[in-house]
Amino acid sequence: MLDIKFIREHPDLVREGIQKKGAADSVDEVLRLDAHRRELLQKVEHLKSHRNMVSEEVGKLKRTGKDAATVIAEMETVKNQIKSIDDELRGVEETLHGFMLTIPNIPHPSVPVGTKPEHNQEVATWGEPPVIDFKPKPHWELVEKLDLIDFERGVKVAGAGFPVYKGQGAKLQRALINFFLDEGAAKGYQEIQPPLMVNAASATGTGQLPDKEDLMYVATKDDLYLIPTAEVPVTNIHRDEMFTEQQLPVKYCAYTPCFRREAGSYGKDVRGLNRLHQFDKVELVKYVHPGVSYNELESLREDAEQLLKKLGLQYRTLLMCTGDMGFTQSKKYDLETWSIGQQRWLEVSSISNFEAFQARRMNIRFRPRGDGKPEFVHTLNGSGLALPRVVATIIEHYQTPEGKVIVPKALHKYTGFEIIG
RNA sequence: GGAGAGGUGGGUGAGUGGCUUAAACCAACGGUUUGCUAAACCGUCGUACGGGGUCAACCUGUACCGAGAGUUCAAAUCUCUCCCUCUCCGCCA
Repeated sequence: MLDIKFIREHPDLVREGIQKKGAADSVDEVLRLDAHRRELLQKVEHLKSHRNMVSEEVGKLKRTGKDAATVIAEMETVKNQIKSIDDELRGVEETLHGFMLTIPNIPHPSVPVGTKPEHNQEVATWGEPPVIDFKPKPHWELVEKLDLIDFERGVKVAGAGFPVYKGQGAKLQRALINFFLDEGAAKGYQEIQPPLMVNAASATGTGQLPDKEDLMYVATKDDLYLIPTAEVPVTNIHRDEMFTEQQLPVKYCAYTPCFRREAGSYGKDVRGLNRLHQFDKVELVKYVHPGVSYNELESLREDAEQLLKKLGLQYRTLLMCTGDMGFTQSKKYDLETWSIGQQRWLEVSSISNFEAFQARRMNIRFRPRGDGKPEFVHTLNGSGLALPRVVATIIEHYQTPEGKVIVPKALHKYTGFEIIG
């Protein structure tokens, strides 16, 4: 949610931002409702002020034993007026709030404007594809042959998109989780194990509700949502809280499974590990001072890139264009690894600055040093990293002509084996 | 699932109809003292949304004591509904 004052004072900037994102523009409705709201507010507050004065007088009269009946009778109309204006005001505020929730976060000036993949800017590349003299296989062939993942039995147990990891496959997965968490801890992120289901208030805070409910699995009997990412529970940890300035930045890392309905996906996108309904991810979350959030975004990006470097995986970093950004983000990078078996880039991390957009929804503030008023923090998050595509890339990148897989050195102490197969 | 207790400011926690913009303490902030740190002492210290303004470090209005509705001239305080938390019992990894 944006600041209503900001919209009021800079409607054109907001319109421009909405347009860049290609979202629906409800600035006019917001401005109209906001004006109406303030008009009613002034009226009713004036009446209430009058009521308070009279009430005080009544108290005095009664204490001195005098009759207050006439004054009380006069208040009858005031009382009714207040009630009717208050009712109208509530209606206006509800409508206004509804429109406010539809206005997306506006993009940072450094974000390229566009709607197509070619409008994304490549800002960093690292590594090279492995030099091999055989035709590389896609990971779904390798994992089946090596008996690392059983997709078919996953279908039987739950459905498509719910793989069963087995033996060295399961161990590789666990090794990556531990590796990511340890690396995060070394960078000052406190490890968190959050709830895997959240209530509606939390899902609204990070922006999944009200309009992205279809992305999530819902436990309707209990009004709970399976988390689509650890971002949801971890960012909501501090909902309705106030930090001191010296507490910032607060940095968390959390491993969780993630659950996504992914309705409408098809084709090569869903082949193998490319897109799943349940997958594992380690998420990095920061709450920071607004003045440094873009520096923190860069360091978050470096923290995520570092993981790929240590695994020896080729990657590129894209600064996502306005059209490819989500509703809540003001700037976003994607990290993609090169899948040698599929000859395509796979997104393994998404790193975003939300500025105060989520914090305002969640009411997360800090009290500045000195006697300043509370301000909203800026929130950021980034995957560090999403497992399935990293697993896919590792298996393809480090495959041998015999169809085995060499485990990256950084993982040896976690797997306990150096070769798969 | 059954029974009971409770939800107050950054935190702990008083307050059972008008004098509560909410005692007290802690934290925070400013100052005094000090070689430095600490301690002690003095002072300041709610938030949100409006209005006015030499637009700021100023003045002013309203609301807010879990949420909503009601009673009343007046509600943290009385009534009702809902939500949540805790304790005990039952069940259980």
